Amino acid sequence: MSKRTSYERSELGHPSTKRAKQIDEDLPFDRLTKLLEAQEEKKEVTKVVHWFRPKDLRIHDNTGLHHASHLAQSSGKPLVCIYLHCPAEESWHGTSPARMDFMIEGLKLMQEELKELNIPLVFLQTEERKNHIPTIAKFLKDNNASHVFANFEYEVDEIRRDIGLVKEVDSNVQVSIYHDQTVVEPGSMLTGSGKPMKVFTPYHRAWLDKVKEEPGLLDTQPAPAKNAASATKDLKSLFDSKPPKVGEDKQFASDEDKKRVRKLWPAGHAAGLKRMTAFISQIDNYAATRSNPAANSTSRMSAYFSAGMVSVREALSKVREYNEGSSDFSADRVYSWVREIVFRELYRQTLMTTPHTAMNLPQNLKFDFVKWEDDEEGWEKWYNGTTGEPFIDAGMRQLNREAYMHNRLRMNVSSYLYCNLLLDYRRGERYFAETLIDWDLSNNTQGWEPSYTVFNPVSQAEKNDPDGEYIRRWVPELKDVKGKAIFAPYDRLSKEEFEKLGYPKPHVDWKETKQRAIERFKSDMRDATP
DNA sequence: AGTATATTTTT
DNA sequence: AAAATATAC
Repeated sequence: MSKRTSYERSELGHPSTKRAKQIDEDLPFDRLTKLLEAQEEKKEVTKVVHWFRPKDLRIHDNTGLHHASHLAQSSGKPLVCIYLHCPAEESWHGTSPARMDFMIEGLKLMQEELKELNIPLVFLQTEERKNHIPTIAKFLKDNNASHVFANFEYEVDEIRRDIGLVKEVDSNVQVSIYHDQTVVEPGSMLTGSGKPMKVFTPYHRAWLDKVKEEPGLLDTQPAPAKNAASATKDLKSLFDSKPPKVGEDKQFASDEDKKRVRKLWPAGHAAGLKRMTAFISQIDNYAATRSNPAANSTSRMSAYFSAGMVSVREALSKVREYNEGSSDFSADRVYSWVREIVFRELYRQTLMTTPHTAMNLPQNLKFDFVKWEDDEEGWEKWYNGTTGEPFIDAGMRQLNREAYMHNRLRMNVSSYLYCNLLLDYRRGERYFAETLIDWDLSNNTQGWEPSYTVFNPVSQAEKNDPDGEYIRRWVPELKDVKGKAIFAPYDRLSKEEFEKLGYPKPHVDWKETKQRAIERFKSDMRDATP
């Protein structure tokens, strides 16, 4: 995997906490909704366009695409699909080479699937972020489009981009944007006082009740209907659009990397669905084994959900089939996995209703007042997996190798970075973005949300990797260490035995640095007035 | 979700 | 003495 030696502070810029609160008060999403509703209905249909975004790369059960197809069919006009690629945008977000490749491979497959339906998928490209809307607007104008469809993205920049789109095309093109990423609409789950829920437990309970009551939320939409055969001639030039070129900073470090990652993560809807089906056949084991990273019993569906190659509705409708047709997901054998999906649903609601979480600021703004350490050696050891803490190093090495990390390890390596090394949590968050194949802003930022809880990597490993199998798999220096010494070799082996391993001694003392973190958080946050 | 310590129950 | 449970942070 590609390696960076440092992360520039400039990459981690963010507005003041005061400004963040103002943005939260006047939600960009509400502004967008108002603008969409204020549009005049355009009766005459000339051409219908669906704009795919990086989170809905599928033609099956795609809400916006489905409505676009419906309008095209009912008016007898063709449907045209577009995807806008912008290398600067990918660099800005920190998309990993693995994820970039995954998306492009997925887009190629989609272009073929759509071609079978006489629907072109046109790749537009722009070098600069500020040209997104002019590029889209020009395409709509040049192609005499009357309607453009898409699915909502809830990140603040993306919402502002869509506001720009509606304003730019004004009365020439009607814009329709749909909720598509979740089962339950973000922003719709409210507490007794009418505020959006932000705490998991009550949200989870309410979500389960809602889906049980309204099983139709899991129903899926078909792929779009075929364009008339004449479209292949009339729109000929749109059919030979070439897939976008990947920027220099998004190339795999080697061909070997590319091969390995592609094998682990085959792109596209069919591959994702196949994986989901295989997972359901062993979902009974999930609850008992999900926290054991050596068991490899998780679904590994995250990459498909983050790129939208499989919709969460479709995945859950498969779970419903397995659950004897019931959308009551409190049943033992499906409860635990569905619960993870509910986290994802809440994270989208929180992203939409707390937009500052998409601006490099913690949800709890007080944590922005913490003075972080500047330990470059610790940083390099962290991302290379050479901290001397076996469970942490194993996790980071899996990440660097597979563009993926078991969630148990994600929790541990993040705690270790910002509590024990006391490095700015945003650097780790950014490293995840630049390395993971399944990166998703809301999951990642909310997974990295700082807290006072300091994970103990030794007890975590003893509990979740009791045989040390995961550590042995990823840290070969330790593969012959017997018994419980594997969890803390520096403390549990003799000096001679330890030195023979060629494994680093711990960069920091866990207990001391835990105290340091708690004291630092307390003192720096005491007088914080975000 | 955690960790840590005290207290009770089990073997 | 170890394991399970309760409580605080």
